[in-house]
Amino acid sequence: MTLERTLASALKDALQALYQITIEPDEKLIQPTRKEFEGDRTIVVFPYVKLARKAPDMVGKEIGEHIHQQLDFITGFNVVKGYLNISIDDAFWCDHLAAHHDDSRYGITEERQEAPVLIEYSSPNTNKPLHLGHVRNNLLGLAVSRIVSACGHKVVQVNLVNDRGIHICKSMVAWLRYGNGETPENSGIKGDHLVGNYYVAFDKHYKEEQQQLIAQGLTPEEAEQQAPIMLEAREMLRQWEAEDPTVRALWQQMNGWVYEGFDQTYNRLGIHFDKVYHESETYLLGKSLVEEGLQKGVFYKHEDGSVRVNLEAEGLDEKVLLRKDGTSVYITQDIGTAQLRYEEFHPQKMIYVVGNEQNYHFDVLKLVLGKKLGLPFGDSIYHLSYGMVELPNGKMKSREGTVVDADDLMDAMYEEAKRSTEELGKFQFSPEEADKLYEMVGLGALKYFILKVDPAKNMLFNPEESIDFNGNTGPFIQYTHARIRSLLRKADEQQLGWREALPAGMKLNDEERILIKMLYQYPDTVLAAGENLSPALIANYIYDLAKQFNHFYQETPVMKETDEAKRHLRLQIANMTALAIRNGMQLLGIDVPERM
RNA sequence: GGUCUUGUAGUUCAAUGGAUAGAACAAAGGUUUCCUAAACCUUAGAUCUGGGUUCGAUUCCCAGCGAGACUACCA
Repeated sequence: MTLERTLASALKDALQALYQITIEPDEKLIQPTRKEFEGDRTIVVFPYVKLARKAPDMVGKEIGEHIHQQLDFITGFNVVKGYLNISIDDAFWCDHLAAHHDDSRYGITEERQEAPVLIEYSSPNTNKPLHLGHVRNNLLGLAVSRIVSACGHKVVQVNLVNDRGIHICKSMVAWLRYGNGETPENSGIKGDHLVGNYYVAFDKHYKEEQQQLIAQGLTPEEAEQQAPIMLEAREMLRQWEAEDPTVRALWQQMNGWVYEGFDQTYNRLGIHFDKVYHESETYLLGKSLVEEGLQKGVFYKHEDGSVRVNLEAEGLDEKVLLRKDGTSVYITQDIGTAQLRYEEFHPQKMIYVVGNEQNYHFDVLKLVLGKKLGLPFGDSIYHLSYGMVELPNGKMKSREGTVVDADDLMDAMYEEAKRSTEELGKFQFSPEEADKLYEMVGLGALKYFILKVDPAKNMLFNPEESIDFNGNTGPFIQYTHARIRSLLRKADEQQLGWREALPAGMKLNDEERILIKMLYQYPDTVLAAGENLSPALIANYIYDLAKQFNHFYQETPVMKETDEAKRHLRLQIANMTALAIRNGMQLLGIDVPERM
């Protein structure tokens, strides 16, 4: 039973006994006391004032007295302007520390036997390498997967790769025209970048051809349609759909290069998927469900022959579900893949990590599956929508060359970590150790920077300035962890035996109590993050914790403490802090070093 | 036009309807008798505007202004 629940229960009894009010008190109105007031937990009594027909201070005082008598771990209380501040016995906090100070799985709920939570993320196109926007997607997906898993749910991570379509054909056409047989092997270029280069080449030549046609007197629209390179790409798409063996072989080869490149990038980010779907295998799905809807009369056949759904009553538009030639559109496939996944995993929830430009699409998808088709998984779909990553000079636009490439970015972070670590020159690392550390710190900075922001918001990324290693950053937290570990190593070298049980009845100073109270909150923070699918909640919590520890260490002697029990207490607090930091960072997909 | 998201210090981010709106960066000054100064402390600085609901609003509702996305028989 948590502290909050115990207090809520006592509060309920008090309201009943004092005022004959029978209500279930809101646990949210029992919160940690702000540090400028005396006490550990605060009950907001305003909601009961009207019912009790007394002044707030009076109500606070009476409730305080009542629960003070009921609960023996309460040592006192005070009332300030309708806020009932309750002081909790140090023994309570010491018990918590004793129970968890060496708990390596602190804050992790054991997996329950229940239907899994399915999380789709990444979902790249195979015509170009990943960029900063994909990085936000991937990091969010990874972090959310780990957080949901730490909340006791089985998680299935899936990726839906868009491996077909006109954009891939563009790369293929350009490679055939201008490639001269270039491959990742003979050029040393990472596969996804190589294919991306030809996508860019396509665009360049396409523009040139358009200019020529316009010079010959065509309108811009005609030029766009009739440029030979575009006609070639269209023809190639047609051949692909007709399963032309030559086209399919080239398609397989170039996609293969891309996958090799993506795998490297995923590995570096710490990502792996339980299941990878390919659009080339799923793009025809969903037709039968659309037919079913047509039979049921929830969809209708437009006069031009396309199948549509009218969502005007729901505040949206009319949407096409099948083209007039009977072929699928994007949403047809999403209808089909949702069903496929439902049948495959029977998930309790399907989370789609997709950018906010698709908010409308997911509104439609949910309505079509749930309200229109009445499918059981319609309501289990959750679109985890995230904002764009903007650069100081505006948005990322591939055409204007203002894209930040994911691999380049990670390289730059590595170099920056290397530079500043070498500058400080604290330890002699072996080359392998150093390499691991720079990667850990560089990627830690990047991951933390992105994950500390609320997903719903657009965020600004300044490559030069925004990756700092001080302040509210990944490296600051990693550094704090490394220092605590260093402290504990020293304590172990000196064989201090600090892990042994502490004597009963220890008194805590303010610094100690603040830290234990923060540590007490950690499991609840993880659960809240899982509930809200918000890595930012954990990120900001760990930062506060790390900061608080630094302050604590500054103010309070640890190794120099002469009272053995006190010293052990403080080392136990340090150890538990390191564990919470490590576990929390792991939920964000960030590793923490033993020394840095 | 319609739908959705968003607006907090100079800047980047916080704040389940609760007390005096927190941090960090940038600026100024200070601190090394415990681990590793990538640290710690001090100072200065903000809720877009106007209504409403409430004991209480950065938070919820309405209107306006600003920013962004979507509103394809593309994916």
